[in-house]
Amino acid sequence: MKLQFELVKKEKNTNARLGKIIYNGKVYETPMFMPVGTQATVKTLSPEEIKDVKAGIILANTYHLWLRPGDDVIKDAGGLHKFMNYDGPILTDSGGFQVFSLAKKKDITEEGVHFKNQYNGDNLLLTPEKSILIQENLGSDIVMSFDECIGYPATEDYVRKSVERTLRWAKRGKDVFKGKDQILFGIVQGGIYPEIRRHCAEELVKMNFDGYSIGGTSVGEDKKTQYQMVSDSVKYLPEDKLRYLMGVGDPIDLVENVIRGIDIFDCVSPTRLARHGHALTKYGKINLKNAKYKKDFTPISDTCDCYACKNYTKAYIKHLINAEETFGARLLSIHNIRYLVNLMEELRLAIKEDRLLEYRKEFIKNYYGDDYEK
RNA sequence: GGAGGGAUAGCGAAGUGGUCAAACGCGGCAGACUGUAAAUCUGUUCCUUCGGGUUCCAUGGUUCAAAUCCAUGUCCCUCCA
Repeated sequence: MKLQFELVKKEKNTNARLGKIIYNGKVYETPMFMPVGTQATVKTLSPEEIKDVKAGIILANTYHLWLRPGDDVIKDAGGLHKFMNYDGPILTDSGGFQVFSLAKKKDITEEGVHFKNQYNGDNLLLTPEKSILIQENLGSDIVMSFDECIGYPATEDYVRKSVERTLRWAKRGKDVFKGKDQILFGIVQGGIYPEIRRHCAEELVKMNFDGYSIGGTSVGEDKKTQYQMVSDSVKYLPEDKLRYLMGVGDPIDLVENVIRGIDIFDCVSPTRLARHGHALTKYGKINLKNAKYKKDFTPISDTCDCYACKNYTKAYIKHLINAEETFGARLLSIHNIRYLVNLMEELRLAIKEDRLLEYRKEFIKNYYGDDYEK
């Protein structure tokens, strides 16, 4: 059965929404944060730990799984859920981000994107149709259209041409998408140009996707610009469909973009920051590598209910990170994902109570102290 | 007792007359990270009142100039007895 979305409530003072995703007999509330598991694993966490931190949907990546182990392997395994032993919803990115992140190693044509296989040097061509086919083989629940994630800055002329192509790609992908037990999202691009974003959104809506993503943000632009890009995209999207802001996960960005009407987010930052020794807290990001935590025998957060905070001290986790013990990265990944999932819980509560703007003010005061520049 | 080899910054280790306050690695101290080519990358790491000052086991010497050459001493390692 396909994943379903229902809009539950709109916040009184902002564009924020409360919704629910129904999947496999379970209900997941939105707005929601989705941890990233590019290679069919949320780095360092077991599926049980993903559930323990109360994460719902997780991401996997078309490009990376296509190259290794191969979508045929995962298809033969019975699909991603079985392969990685995760029975929650899975969203797959189309490979569109790799068009951006592997910029030096690709060549974009109308047909698709030429890459070089990083493992054996083979020439690869990823097309919109191929991306959909791979995602069908992977058996994810939410499928992304193949797009070009445009970097920043980019000229208006380039963005316009790229978006037209991304729209053609979206149509091509949709035409081959079978839609059996899967739903398909279109991706709004358009760089920093409001009219192009509008055009892209409107054209995608005409194609009637199951949900809409906003792409091309958090690629180097400042925060104010990012929020504007989101606003310039969201307002043309239908209210009864999921809205996914791709790749965004800085805590303040989650708050600001929930306010602008986003339902789901994903980001590598909680797990990457964890592996690099950082912990997210109500009072800002802390670097456990810093000498001042050497004898700090208190948990990362007194109020956090995660496994790391309930059982371990900063000093211990610092020691593990310094000693390059993998358990440290695991504990911090658990904590950081739990922090973002919990932030979303708080945001949902604030939406229910129509006090999101007050929540935002309080969040900024705690997270940034007096340093935050509006 | 004899014969060799060695001692360089917190550690390991280059350097063997000037371009050496001394490569590089580790460790230390910081910073970055937003649809993961990222358990990665960057900066910094003798002292300084930023003019400069004091270094390469110790002392003495050669030289315009010494971590680098010579002498003596101290300590360490290897082999032979």
